[in-house]
Amino acid sequence: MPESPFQVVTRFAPSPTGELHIGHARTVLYAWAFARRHDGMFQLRFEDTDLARSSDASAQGMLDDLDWLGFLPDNYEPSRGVGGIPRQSERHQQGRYNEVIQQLLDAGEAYEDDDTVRFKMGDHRGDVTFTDAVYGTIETPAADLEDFIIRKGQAGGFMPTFHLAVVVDDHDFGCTHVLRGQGHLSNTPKHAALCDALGWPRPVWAHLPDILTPGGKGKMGKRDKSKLARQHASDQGWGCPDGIAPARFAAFMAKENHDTDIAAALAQANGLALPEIDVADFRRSGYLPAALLNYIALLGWNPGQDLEHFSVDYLAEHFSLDRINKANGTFDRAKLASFNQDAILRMSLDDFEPVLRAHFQQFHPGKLEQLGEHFRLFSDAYWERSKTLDDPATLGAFVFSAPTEYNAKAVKKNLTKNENQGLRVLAALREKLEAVNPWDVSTLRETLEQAWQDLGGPHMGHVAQPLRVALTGTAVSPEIDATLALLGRDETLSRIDRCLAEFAS
RNA sequence: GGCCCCUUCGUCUAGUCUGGUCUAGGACACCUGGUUUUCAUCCAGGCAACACGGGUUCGAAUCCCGUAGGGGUCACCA
Repeated sequence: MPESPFQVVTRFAPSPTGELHIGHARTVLYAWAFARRHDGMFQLRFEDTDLARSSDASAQGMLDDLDWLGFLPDNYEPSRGVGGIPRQSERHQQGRYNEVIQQLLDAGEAYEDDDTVRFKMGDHRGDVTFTDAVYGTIETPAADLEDFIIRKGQAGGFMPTFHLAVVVDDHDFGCTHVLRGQGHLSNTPKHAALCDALGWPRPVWAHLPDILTPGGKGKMGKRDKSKLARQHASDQGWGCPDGIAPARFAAFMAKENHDTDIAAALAQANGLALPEIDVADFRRSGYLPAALLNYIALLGWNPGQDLEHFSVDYLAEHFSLDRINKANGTFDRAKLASFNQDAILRMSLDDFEPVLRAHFQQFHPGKLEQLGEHFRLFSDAYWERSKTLDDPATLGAFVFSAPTEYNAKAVKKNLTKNENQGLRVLAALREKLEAVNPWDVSTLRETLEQAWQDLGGPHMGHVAQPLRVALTGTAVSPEIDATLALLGRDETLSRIDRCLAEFAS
């Protein structure tokens, strides 16, 4: 293998068997940041030695998510797409793993066992010690180390196992630092021994603490989705959703599988919100990559000061292995939401509008169309009221459809109290609004400013609150002038009429 | 169960290596008050932690031992 021009080479090596999840995202972030910090290279490769579970669709999806996060790997060639990324199945076809396995066999470091090949550990090798950049020196006595399979049997197509393939790849691709989940801590003695037997230098290993699921115990993962869906289905007696084979559904309910497509179908059919686990989930929920990354970065690493809000560029300059935490961290959606809102607030409206538009374009195209030229106004109205890019769609639901019911408390407080004071204000307002021209924010504002004084109110709320109830069915909406402008004259007047009729005594 | 790892406010954490400046700091959440046409924003204030038990020491969140709890791992999955 040629000498690498880089002092530091990191890599992200997922198996393409599902979605890119939040734990992956953090590993990528750290591996990327560490490489940047040392002017190194950040590589991607796919570990698809488990042919049955691996898929191209998954590989492509992971690449797309990586792109969204902003971490396209340095070994990516756009013209070749996902096909340009190294994958172990291809390297196997080229014979590289068998070559190494043969070398080990010839050297007496491995032996055939039925139709597999095992690597000798135990007394043959002695105690294995390695130093982890996060967890320190870890010593494993020979007695705890058993011979392990490095080449699977015929049924597996004589594929190398993950243990052999990672070591060979990390060596061949010149990886100097291996950042991965702490689940691999107990595999590392095997990898260290393999390196030693092959006479290859060992990379620096840095194992990352796990991200635990909020409220519960255990790693945050796809099971959280299936668990929630299953529980709701069981509690409310939901049946098999469309498009899912009854047998698979039954197996799912019996906890025999945890397939997320079943969980998703269940959620979709019954209006259940599944927890965000995968990067795509956070994207759909309207989190900004910058905020997600900022939050994730802190879940396991910190700069050692009271500094919490920083960019990936800051990380690229300051990230270090020795400030990675050892203890597992629990994911906190509320804090993520706060970071996201903070990021939104720090954008200018000019920056926010296109970002919100892109989100609506992808996830709420119908609403985007309905908004038409009001989109700018809509963005302005919800810019500082939203924690996510998806919030405007729900918080602003009244913009897209008239209220079907009126909140009782809001009605009492703002319409019927004091002998229908609010309703009387509303009726008077209707006259004034009918004459407003042009129907825009500033004219509406002037009109309403004048109106509350004419109608003897103590302040703007005198007219704003009855209007809010009539227009939204609740006491909450953006600035009242913007609310009216968003709705337009016809819709505003018709909703007022409907409300007056509803509560006419 | 064996082996490995971990343990500061509800959560993320600073502080631990180089004991005293820690009556333990910040952030999110929560509570209170203020600003505001509602909500949100913003501002001010508040609640809240060194897992437990022994040592060592003039002095321990910081060092040592033990206990408890949590996580991981024991595959022809990665």
